[in-house]
Amino acid sequence: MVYSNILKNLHKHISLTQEEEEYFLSLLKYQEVSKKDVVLHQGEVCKHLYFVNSGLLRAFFTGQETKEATIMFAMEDWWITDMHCFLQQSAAMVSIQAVEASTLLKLSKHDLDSLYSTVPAFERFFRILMQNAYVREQVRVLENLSLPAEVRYTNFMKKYPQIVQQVTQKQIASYLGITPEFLSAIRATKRL
Amino acid sequence: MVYSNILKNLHKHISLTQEEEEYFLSLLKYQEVSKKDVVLHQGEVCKHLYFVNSGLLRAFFTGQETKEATIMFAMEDWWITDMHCFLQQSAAMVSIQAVEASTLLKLSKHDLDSLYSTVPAFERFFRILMQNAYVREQVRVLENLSLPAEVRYTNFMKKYPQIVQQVTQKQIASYLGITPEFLSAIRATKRL
DNA sequence: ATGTTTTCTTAAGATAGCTTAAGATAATTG
DNA sequence: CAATTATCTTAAGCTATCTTAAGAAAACAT
Repeated sequence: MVYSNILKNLHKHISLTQEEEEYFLSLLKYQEVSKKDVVLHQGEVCKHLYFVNSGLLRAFFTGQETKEATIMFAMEDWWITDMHCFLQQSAAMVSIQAVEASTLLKLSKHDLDSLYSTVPAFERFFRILMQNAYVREQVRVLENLSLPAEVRYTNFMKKYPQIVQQVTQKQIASYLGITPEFLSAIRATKRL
Repeated sequence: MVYSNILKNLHKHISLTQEEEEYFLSLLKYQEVSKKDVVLHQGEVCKHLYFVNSGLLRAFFTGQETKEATIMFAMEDWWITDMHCFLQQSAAMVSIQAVEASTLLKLSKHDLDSLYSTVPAFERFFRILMQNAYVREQVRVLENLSLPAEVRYTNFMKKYPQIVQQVTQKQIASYLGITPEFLSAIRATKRL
């Protein structure tokens, strides 16, 4: 059933009573998206936190001159949103798009808040989620500041081998902060 | 008294009973550090989460060839640690050093865990703390990927005007991911 | 299937940011 | 306060990464 993945995800960190579980599930909305569908457009208010039930999403920023920067990938079993703008219910800094056909479960800010007050275990659950997200970003900042592009690419492949198979090199390049041409050159040297 | 800052910090997000508050305070250790003292050495196990009661700390990574990357600054009223290594109780990826004479309140992983189980409100408190930290890092990644050094410097000055006064340009440069020479050049153009 | 669009590769020329080095300021130490 | 050490600035030459462009390969659409 549609909820088995998200329940398994919850149970990694917290356990719930039958009622609590049902209340949580009642707040979720289910959404199917096709490849390339945009679930959040940069500039529009970010209303939901998304759980990726299946498929793969990508958050990216588009600046002047259409240079895209990929902020994050979210594969099956990950959570994704523009966290800043979701929390403030303000205009999104990034767009979120389906890399491939995906199924999502989404939660509004309002419903998340009532979840916190009704079922305190969710404070713990999201504390751990935020903690992991913070650690990931902190390590990413460290790598971006201290490692050359080639090593960052190697690390990325080690960390997310599945993602490498599913996304274009253009997208990987924009995640690493380099151009697709330069990524191509890096790959060419590794092939020798 | 030594605890007024940290209590004010807590009360921004949660309220506690007298007993809970006392229990929390009983877990804290107080530490005074002089300018340049290192409270956490890269490679050594990261045992504490630090609250900056007064002063200013800096977390930095030292790679090969002594290039330093500043991962974060933590001024008065901020929390800082090598979060990944604190949570895993593993070897720190970064060092944490006092930029100026500072007073700290620190909490061990063990005590934080017992705090979570004894006083659930702390799940909420740290959920919010982690959330804010995650958002800050995500925005930083976005800026690093999409903005030129000059704009990043301007943004940094706007966001942390106090820090700019207290740290060297070398440290700001290593936070922005550029050399001190290049930062100096950027500043020169703004002076015209 | 065939044509159309996007992606990937390659390569040449351009540039942001790096390295080195040396002098000028400022901060620290004895 | 003189001496030492660290920081900041300036400038020249250098390198990693970018830009542009054009062909090859793959993906997508009709």
